[in-house]
Amino acid sequence: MHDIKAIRDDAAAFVRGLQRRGMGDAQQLADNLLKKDKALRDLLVRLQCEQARRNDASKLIGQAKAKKDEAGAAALMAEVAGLKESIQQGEAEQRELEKTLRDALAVIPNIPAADVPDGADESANAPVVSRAFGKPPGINAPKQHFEIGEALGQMDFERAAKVSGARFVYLKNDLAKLERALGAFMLDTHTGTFDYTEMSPPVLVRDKAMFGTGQLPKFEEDLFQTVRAATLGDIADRYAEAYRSRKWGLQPNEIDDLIAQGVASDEINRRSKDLYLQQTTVDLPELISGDPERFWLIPTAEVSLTNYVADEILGEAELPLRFTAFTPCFRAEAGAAGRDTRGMIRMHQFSKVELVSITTPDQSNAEHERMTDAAQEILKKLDLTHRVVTLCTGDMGFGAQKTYDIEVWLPGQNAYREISSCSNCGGFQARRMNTRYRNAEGKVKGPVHTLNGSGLAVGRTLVAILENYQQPDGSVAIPDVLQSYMGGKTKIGL
RNA sequence: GGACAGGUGGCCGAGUGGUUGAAGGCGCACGCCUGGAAAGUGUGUAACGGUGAAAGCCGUUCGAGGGUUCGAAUCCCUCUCUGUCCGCCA
Repeated sequence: MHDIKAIRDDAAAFVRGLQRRGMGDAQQLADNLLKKDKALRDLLVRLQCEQARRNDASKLIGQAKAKKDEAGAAALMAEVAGLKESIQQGEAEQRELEKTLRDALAVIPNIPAADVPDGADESANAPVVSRAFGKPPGINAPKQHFEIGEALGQMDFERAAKVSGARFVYLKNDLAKLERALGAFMLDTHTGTFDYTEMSPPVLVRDKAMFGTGQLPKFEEDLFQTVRAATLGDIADRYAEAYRSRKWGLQPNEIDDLIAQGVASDEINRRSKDLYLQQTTVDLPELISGDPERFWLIPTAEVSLTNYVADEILGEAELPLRFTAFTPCFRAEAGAAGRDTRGMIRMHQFSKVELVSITTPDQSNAEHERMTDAAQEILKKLDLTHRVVTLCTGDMGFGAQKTYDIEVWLPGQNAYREISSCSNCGGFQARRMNTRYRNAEGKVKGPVHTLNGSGLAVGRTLVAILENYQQPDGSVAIPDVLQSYMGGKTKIGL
């Protein structure tokens, strides 16, 4: 979320930043925002004058009544009555303008940092040569991870499809254990040598949290949503009530008949919805969205860890805060139809160790490098070949001002694939979450800076181990640093 | 899920319609006292927004949103979160 005051102060910088992101209509957008901002401030000047007069007059009424000056009090009351209507109308206008402005700001992405390379897509990403590690190993006729895993009998996509559909997997035996070992190894490294605090956070969150880190309102299609089953029945009841009161759709006796027939509430809901949608613009998602029982499944623990400090004013002395967590993540992958359909690269559910840092603005760049070091340290200890790129302006995520992607070498794919993404979001998320900090003198200084990174994507790390540590006989060697987490085993084999 | 009780400043806590943005305490900051410190003592100590060169002035905010009223922390409605007990349960 951008600060409208910053846009007011330097609209040119705002426009330039968005244009670097490829937004051709940035100037028009800025003009529109500033027009609304001006309208709001003009309104406030008028409204506040009237409010001040009302407050004064009300005090005078109290004094007049105390002095038994009924005539004076009556005159003042008449004046305030006139103001009242104008004030109420002004307040409604204010709410409307503020909402419009906020809605418009909520869907604008962050401005890229100055040292981010310009470009439209990943072809313009810039290698960070100094961070590259290792060389692709020479493996004769390398297999892909799913070939290895299925041959071991420890990776089962077919049964997962039976239970959950596409983009799910069962891991068994040593591969299941390997996932747990990786999570533990990563957490131990981050807490032990990088001073991160281990967390076990919620994986179901409210709208507000998803707004805070920027997944909502713009990227709803990437997410899974849950509603308590009983709530669906309540929603059906609400539909039914709507028909009763508006006399269209199912009639009360029809609904009662359906209930008497034992028709499930969601069936009533479905039938009602069809009728309902023919007659009104209100939609089912809209009804659900108004329901307090709705949750979202986190697409990354960034959401739970970053929003931990939402609506707080932190002391500068307690910063930086560093959190890490090993959680499942859930992504709809709606825009990825046909991509990475085989194997574990792109799943609806995967596990990941996440890193989140909360810092002051002057520390965030250094923290970004440090976080990337922490993520890379895992790959180095696993002796996995990888490289680092700075994402170009066109490839960065919505909330980021600068992002490093870490790409691990996958022999089976003969390619580098993303295994971590470390972003500095500056104050962008902090403004959405309303998280600020206070300096040593106790003065509130403004939004904190937030950073997040994968340290690492555990599923993809498991893939990388299978492909890089595969042996000619079909077994997989276990990296040295993981052996103690695997009961001393040195390989996974038949 | 049921029944109660609550949500007030960095923290605790008073406050049931009128000069209360909010008593009192703790904490914190500065001063006095002291050889130095503790204790004691005095003063100060919210956020956001508008306006202004600034000092300042004004507005909003007592969980959130509506409402009643000339005037709401205080009354009404809806929602939300927390606590306690009961029920259920990993």
